Amino acid sequence: MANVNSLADDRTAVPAPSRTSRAAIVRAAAETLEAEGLHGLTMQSVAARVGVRPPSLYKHVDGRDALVRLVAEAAVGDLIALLAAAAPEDSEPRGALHAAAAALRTFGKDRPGAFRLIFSPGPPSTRPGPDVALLAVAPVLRIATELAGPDDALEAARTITAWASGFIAMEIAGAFGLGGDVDRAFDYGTARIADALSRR
Amino acid sequence: MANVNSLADDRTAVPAPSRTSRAAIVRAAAETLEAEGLHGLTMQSVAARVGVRPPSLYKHVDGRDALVRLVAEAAVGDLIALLAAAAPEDSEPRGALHAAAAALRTFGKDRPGAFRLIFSPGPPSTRPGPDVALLAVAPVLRIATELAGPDDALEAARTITAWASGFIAMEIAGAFGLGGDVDRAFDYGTARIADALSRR
DNA sequence: ACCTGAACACCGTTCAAGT
DNA sequence: ACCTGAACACCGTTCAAGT
Repeated sequence: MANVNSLADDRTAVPAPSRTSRAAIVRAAAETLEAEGLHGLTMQSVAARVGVRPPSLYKHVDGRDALVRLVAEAAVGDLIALLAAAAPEDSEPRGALHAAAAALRTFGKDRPGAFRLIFSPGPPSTRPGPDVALLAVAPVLRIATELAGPDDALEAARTITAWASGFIAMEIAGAFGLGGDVDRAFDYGTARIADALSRR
Repeated sequence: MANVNSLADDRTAVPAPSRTSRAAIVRAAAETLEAEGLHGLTMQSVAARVGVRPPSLYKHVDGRDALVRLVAEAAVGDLIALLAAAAPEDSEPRGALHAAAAALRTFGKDRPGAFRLIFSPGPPSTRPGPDVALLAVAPVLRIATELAGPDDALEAARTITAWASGFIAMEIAGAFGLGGDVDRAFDYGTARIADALSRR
């Protein structure tokens, strides 16, 4: 039978259900980032990947910069989990430093786009909030405190982070083009940094 | 009197003289980079700065990526000069390390856009040629050789470069937001790195 | 409540036409 | 030999109209 209250139905039409979601969009953007680079991470490519038209994305995210920021924050979250797993609270600091550095390096090689988003960020509107970034520092700060003592903990943590992020950024960028064993240079650096920071 | 060979003049019309030059374009692009960021470095903004229309730029440079690369190469050239001046061939290595690190840091703070172009490069088409990048390493390699000895020179040089570039990249990015004395952390890192690499 | 086509501003790049 | 306007493809974003 014909619907007797089609007018009412039209007025109270069931709102169109989402054909995508913020989580799916962020995931698609992260994949596009690694596949095409930050330059190729466009609203159009992401929209095509999740199966909607570009304007629809604006119902879920505030725009491209905001989307890049969400991708960066998700990546920091993943990195925090990796570092926490590699360097548990009660682990011996020298071994923990080695494990955390190796975990960061693996992350950088697996997801160079995400690594760059975290350590070579663009305009402020695309950067993770400071609260998110702070959490990632916790394991390094613990290691630095045990190695260098509380008075130098902050400086030591910054030395570790600067060296590791700088090394991996160079490796990703292909700055180690000519010769040498990159693995050996990384191990050498880890050992020297650990020596240098250890309370004497 | 009327020119009797105006036809010939038209045929052999003096070619339009350049209203700009590659050097002026690269300079304008470098200024735009620092003033507006890499995102704001557009063919339109550069053209306006040198006083021509955007298509005219293509008579002097191959396109935006090529222009970015020229800016990067010019910046590397400037940096090489700064490092060479800060750490002369015959200087004592520990002092030279301190001076070179300080020079790099000053460069990064003065020209963050150029610094990022060198140490956090984008697509290959925008990167300085490897030959240019190699020259910048020379003073660091000399210092590393004297500190760590020839066998570990390459690894030591990579440790120095990774730490310094990572530290300054973080500082430029504002990653040292919360507390602590950044100058002290830099001095601490310099001293610890020098200790760690010194032949024992 | 979300999706869409159309539209606008902006950018990189090409090209025929000017001088 | 260089400069220009016009044009094209592409991108981010807005908005009225659909369901």
